Amino acid sequence: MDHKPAELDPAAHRYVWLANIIRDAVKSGAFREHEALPSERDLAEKYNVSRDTVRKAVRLMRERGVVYSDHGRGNFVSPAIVRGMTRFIDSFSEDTGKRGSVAGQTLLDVAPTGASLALSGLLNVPAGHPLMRVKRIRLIDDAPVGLHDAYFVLPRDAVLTRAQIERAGSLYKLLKERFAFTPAEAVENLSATAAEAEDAALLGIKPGSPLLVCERITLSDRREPIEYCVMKYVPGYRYSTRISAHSDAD
Amino acid sequence: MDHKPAELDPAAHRYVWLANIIRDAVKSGAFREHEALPSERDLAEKYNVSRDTVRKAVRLMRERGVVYSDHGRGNFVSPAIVRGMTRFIDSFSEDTGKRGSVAGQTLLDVAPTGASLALSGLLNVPAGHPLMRVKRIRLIDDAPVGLHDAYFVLPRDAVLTRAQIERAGSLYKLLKERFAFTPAEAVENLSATAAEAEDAALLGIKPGSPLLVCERITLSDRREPIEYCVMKYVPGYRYSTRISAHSDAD
DNA sequence: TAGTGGTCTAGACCACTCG
DNA sequence: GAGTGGTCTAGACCACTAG
Repeated sequence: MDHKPAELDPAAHRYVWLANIIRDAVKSGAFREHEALPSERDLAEKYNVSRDTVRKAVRLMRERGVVYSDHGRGNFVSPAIVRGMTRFIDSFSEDTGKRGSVAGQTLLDVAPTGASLALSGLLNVPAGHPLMRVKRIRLIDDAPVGLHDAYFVLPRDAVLTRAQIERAGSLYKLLKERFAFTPAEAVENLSATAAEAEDAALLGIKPGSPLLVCERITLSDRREPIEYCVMKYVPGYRYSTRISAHSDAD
Repeated sequence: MDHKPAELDPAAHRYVWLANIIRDAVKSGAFREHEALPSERDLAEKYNVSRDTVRKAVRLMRERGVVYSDHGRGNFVSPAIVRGMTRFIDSFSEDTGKRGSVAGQTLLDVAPTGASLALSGLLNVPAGHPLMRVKRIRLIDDAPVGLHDAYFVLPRDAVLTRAQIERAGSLYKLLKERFAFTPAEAVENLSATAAEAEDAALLGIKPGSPLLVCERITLSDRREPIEYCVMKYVPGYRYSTRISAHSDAD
């Protein structure tokens, strides 16, 4: 990660800066669970920002699970159980930002290929469109925990050989630099299945063992499909999510 | 659902009202995929609102997956594949708002109980604290697809008998009315497991068959745990999520 | 009634994109 | 350079909560 030294960089957007200040205060234990933050008007005065900027900061912290708001009462510190569950985004960023440099994976296959009929429908490209297939095993403490089978969409006239990939070192850096591979959003679909012979052999488990299956379609910043990936995980592996009930007055 | 007749109620908050107008325009096909919306300044003028209100409406539509924004370029209509994936919230609201009145479930057990050591930790109550256990089978087209085993937190001095519950008809209505049961957020944890004998019998599958396991802790509007639920689903059942990569300048 | 968060306004400037 | 979304300001009023 390209971590800046100063987390409280005042040059950043002021609401992000303020949100980080308060987040760190909460993290350091300056507030008890369910304790009220200073009012938004007080915070605005204290930090010399407008109340609207305070509200943006509060909204950000709410999305991070750090605080919750009660109309007419105040903003309150979420209990640790909720604060700890901000992993809901990590499962994605870990697999996008950090991946490629992740310790704990074995590459099984990296090769250019063409879109099958099924993949062309999922990825919204014509059949035969150039794709890059990446198949690998994910390891935790050197033990296999999951299989990834990914297909990346390449530009129509793209040429990408295995040799180029091996020369580049990191596939994801290569994709980002050459093809502006910029994941912005993803749709995931989870279910359970029984391990087939090949999967079982790779994961070191018995055929028929239960597996957690996670299918993912990744979208670019312009919301075009750029990756389809099937991930199969052994029991014990856990996938966490946080969902909120914002009923938007439909 | 308590659906109001007028979706475009101008008495609602103006940004919600505006968001619904645009959402309906998109739904009706007035825009092509990836087509730009009018600029925020134009929308503000056209609908006689401030630009900030337009921005609130755009943000809401972005969260709904209806549009995406590109700095310096405009706001654009998301492709149908993304718009269709707004199910990410439905999996929750279907199980909270609609549940109890859901066609397709068989109640196995409804009974007051006390918190075990494990449950007391998860639900942040002392051991022995009164809980309500609800165990049931979920059906789709009369075929069993999943098992739910839920524990609800009751007030310290609550007394709730099975007779009361059966008299009330809907358990969830009863919980809401008597104990202000107001789910606001939930943390879910997914994994795979093999069906045990009892589960297999209830679901009509073979022991050892793979099951999708979803554990959930539901939090009230004040972010106190109010429910713990384990759900086990047969293969074929799918759980969908949408995740975004908002990297908040950590 | 006083204090809180939620909405709304009307402006300003910045950061980005594209012809 | 013109146009766009993103941020920020300084106010106003509304809706809700509590003593």
